[in-house]
Amino acid sequence: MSSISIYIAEDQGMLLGALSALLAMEEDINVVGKASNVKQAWQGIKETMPDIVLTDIEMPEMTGIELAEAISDSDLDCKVMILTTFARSGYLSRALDAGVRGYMLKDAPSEELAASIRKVQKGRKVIDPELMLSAWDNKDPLSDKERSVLRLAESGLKTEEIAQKLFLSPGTVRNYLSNAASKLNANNRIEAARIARQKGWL
Amino acid sequence: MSSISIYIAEDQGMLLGALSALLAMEEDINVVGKASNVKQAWQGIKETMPDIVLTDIEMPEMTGIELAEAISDSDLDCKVMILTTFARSGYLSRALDAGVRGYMLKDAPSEELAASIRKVQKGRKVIDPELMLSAWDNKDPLSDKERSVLRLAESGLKTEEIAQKLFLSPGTVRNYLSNAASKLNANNRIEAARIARQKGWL
DNA sequence: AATTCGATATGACAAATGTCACTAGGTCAC
DNA sequence: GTGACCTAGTGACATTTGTCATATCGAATT
Repeated sequence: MSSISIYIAEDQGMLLGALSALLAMEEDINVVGKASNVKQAWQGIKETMPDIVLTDIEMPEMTGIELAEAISDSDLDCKVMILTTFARSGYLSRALDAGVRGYMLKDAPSEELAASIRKVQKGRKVIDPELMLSAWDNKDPLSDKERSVLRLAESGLKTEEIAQKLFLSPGTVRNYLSNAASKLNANNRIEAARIARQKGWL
Repeated sequence: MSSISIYIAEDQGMLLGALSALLAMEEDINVVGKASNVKQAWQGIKETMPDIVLTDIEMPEMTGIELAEAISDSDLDCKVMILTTFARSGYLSRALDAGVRGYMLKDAPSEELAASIRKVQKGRKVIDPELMLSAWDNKDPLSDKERSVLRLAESGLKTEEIAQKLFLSPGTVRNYLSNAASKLNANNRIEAARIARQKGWL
């Protein structure tokens, strides 16, 4: 009978190893490779041609979503599943655009993982249900500039410094921040940044 | 021959299950229970009396450090090991004060876990080396008030609102924020909060 | 009783931030 | 080529924040 070959990309060494152990216990699943960063994963995937790639999102250098996009752009025939801590609708939207077949949360019980993998292998999609709902009406209202200005404000830079980094006038920066805050119903830049980050828009 | 009994507390379902699988593969280690929150873990530990408790820090309701303190205050004879994402010196100091025997990072390779557990069982301490260094000169300079004020400022509340929540005058709040910022070499409340959080002081 | 100390508060001032109305140039569709 | 729209900028003003010197008051110390 056909066993499912799977490649794992996850930057937390402990989880990477533990997931391998978990999946190794399943008779019909075969872990053919693992990596703790996207670059290495991309190499390994091209070599091993797994049925399924299981990847985290937030990793150093490049994100799992970018990995998914690379795979989708290539002629590789493998299905990507995301496994992440973050229930952020922005992430899910981007992941779906990248042709991802599964989006699961690390909060979910580990028993579901193997089951989800088998579903995806059969061609079905597996999206964490609570996320599916929130992703719908939750589109990012921010413009590119607003996003980048917010990102800098978040780390405590003052208007003047943000302006210099982005080659804008301080007044413009304040306008962007003001706009962003009003779009997000925030009272100031701090709150705006917090909200945006929590939604996965930063 | 004596096998090591171990109890796992970890709120991320996926990691909890995967760690169990990982440790189950070791012949001399026996996972006697697991929980995804501190309260449940505390119950389970009293019943199963494990040799070692392996716990995360950040969990809903109560932290793993509080669990360690509870165990240390009780007459239970079990060794606590912390497994966390965060390389924050503040966490480590508090953990050591609570009598913890091991402090490992989730970034570490999973192969080391079993080895560390055996070391601790033999009475040795296992502290992630890079942390040991940074913990030394990195004591929290903040007062309790400064901490709580910073925590609220971080979420975007304005001075007036913080004052109301803490039953202080707005002027006092500003003094505390100003003090905190100067202690942390920050230019404003946002940067101060960022620094403090990153060090594990919030 | 006198002194020291910490926590809290005030007032005053400078600086940064938030808001808004308005201008100027570019691009794009029609 | 006109109008709609986007990006960027300006100026003015109110509000919020950061800083500092100083005051009060009770608890702890001597």
